Amino acid sequence: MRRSPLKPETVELAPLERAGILLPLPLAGAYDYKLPRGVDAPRGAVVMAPLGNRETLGVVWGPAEGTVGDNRLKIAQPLDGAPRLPESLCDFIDWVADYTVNPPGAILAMALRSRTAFEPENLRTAYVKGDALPAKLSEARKRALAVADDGLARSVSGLAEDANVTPAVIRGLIAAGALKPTSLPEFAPFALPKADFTAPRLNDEQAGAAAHLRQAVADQKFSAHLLDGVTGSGKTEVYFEAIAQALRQDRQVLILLPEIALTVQFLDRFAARFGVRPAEWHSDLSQKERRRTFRAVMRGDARVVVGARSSLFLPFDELGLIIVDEEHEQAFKQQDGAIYHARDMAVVRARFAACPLILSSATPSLETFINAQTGRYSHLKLHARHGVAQMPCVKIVDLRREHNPDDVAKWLSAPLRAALGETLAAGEQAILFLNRRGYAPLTLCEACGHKLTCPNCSSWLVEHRYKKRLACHQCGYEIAAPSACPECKAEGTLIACGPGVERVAEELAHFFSDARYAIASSDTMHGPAETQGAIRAMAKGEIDVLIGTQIVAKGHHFPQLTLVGVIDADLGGSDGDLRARERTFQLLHQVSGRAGRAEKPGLVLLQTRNPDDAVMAALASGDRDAFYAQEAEFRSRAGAPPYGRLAAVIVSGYDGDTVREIARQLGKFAPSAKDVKVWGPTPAFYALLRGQTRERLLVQAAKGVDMQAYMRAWLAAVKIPAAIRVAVDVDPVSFF
DNA sequence: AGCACGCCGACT
DNA sequence: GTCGGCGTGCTC
Repeated sequence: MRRSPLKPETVELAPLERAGILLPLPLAGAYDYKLPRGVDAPRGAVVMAPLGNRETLGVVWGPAEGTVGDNRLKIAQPLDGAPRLPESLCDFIDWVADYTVNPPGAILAMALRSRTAFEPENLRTAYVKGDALPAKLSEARKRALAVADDGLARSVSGLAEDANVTPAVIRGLIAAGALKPTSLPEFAPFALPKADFTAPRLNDEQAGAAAHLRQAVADQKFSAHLLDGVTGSGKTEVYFEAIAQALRQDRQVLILLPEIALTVQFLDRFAARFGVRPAEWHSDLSQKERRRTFRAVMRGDARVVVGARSSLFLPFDELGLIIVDEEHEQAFKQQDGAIYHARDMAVVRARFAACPLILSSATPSLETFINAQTGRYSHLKLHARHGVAQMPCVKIVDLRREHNPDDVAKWLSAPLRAALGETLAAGEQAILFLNRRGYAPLTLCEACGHKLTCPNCSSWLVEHRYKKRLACHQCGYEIAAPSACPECKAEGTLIACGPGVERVAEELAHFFSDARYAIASSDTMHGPAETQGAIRAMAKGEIDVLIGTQIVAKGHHFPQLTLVGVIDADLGGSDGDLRARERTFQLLHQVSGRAGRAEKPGLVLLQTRNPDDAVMAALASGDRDAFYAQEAEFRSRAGAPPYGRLAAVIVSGYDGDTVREIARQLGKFAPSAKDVKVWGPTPAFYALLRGQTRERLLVQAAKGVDMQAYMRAWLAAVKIPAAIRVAVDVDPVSFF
């Protein structure tokens, strides 16, 4: 064989070891590469792989497939220090890929979110005391050397700061040889949380639950537990005890929080119990913080991580416990890219890691509740509220009966106004809850009936009167509020329909002109700092009424808060969405829980046009479990989850006709299978979103059906043009 | 995901 | 005549 000038390696080297390497790209599977001879590269080993004319990270995934000819294989290089993803993470990635009907490389990409994590570590130059003594010993120099006496390596600025001298002094000492350079790791290590930093104070019920969970952690095998207790019953303190146990056993802990709950408050609370803040993982970490945390998790230096859903894919190798707090929150559902539910995937991650999982909520998802009822999860209930606080009294205001055409009030019914009056007269506080930002959700022309809608989305433009603008809440499109109808050009005919929080505030000011109020919604509160400000003002009694969207629903202690008014308890309705009622219940339950936390009993008024609805009845009676039983019955009869299986296919793209054509073809080529029904295609709820047309198909199957196999077979049958995206949503939580 | 290749509009 | 727009397709 003659030596080829183009590919010398194929001739020069004898057969190298072949391996299947998974690349963090949405390719169908692993690619075969050659590895240098004699290297130990087990599954999970991280390599640099040539791809086209560039290089990418890859992970040794398994034996080579062998379908690509030997002469076409390139050589992948294991990285220095032989970094490796834990096997349990590799298994998890494979499982998630299969379950969500995604290529495994797309899931691997989520695990390699910190691309710089595998670059050689940058070392920091630091200084320790040298052998030489400077000729002149000024006071400043003496101080600096005295600090350096402890032998710890410090950076120039660190030493200058510790010794209270200018950096110039340090540089002088370095030049004189009194300080000599050495190197420090790029990042300071994470401080170790201390299991027994402070002793918990638990009531009997909490202590019982804590003991159960400690035992589960000690068993070091998979188990799942629902920690089920009303707001203020101390769930966090209980699962902190499970964390303490994991720390004592030198295991790692992952705490998943819904995006919104990732607050400074939580970190401080953790620090108060364990002495230090935990490591964090969420989307707005800087690249550097990302690299630091990723490495610390992989090396085992980070013992406890608090994170959003993506932290499930961190390279933990010694997981001893996973906690999903507020497990019912929809924020755990990842909607773009690979669609997955972090709560459900947490169960799987715990299985692969052989560790316990704690799901915590005051209003569990129906799925979790049923799993607890049937004994698949242990069910730990906490009933008692802290101190002497009582559950609030929930009353229903029937808006149909209260309706009075002569009333100038549109959103605050007579009973709610009366209650507000009493509350304010008593010097107490109220929350008015309406899950709608802005002034009015719809603007229409009185003359021609034209509704103002977004040009990019099939949604109404919401009026924001303070800003004098109309905005699309889906894509961010905004225009100045027009004075004339854009359709018929008539002047002054545009009318605001329906209330948003701003409009409720306007009406409140009309009836209670000296009440001090604030509006809390994501657009009036710019960032967590402002939200904190309003919350603090409320806590200090500087505000009488807080009018807010769901951002006021989350746990804050307002000792003077005795009234919660829900402006529209029917919002969210039951527009064909399987979980709408459950969500309404969860949200309203949470808001209601704000009232009457101290020694004062709270009153909750729910304004509704459906007073007989089971959601209202459950809230008024406080009989949550009866509501769950009824929902379970309803779902069981409908063959809906968890009694049956659902998957959605979302077809989207900028060319509406092509989207509809592909969706139609998918509908036509849906394989027929026993116990599987395919509905649609139909336009998605937002048929136009950010300029993209969206069509949906829904697969409904019996529980035993292999949904993934069905979906793969189906998608393989239709050729999808590059400009069209077809996303599979297994176990959809909403039908939007 | 990148990056190249490819086929149609406005410029040195 | 070219430079360059981004649609389509491939990467072991």
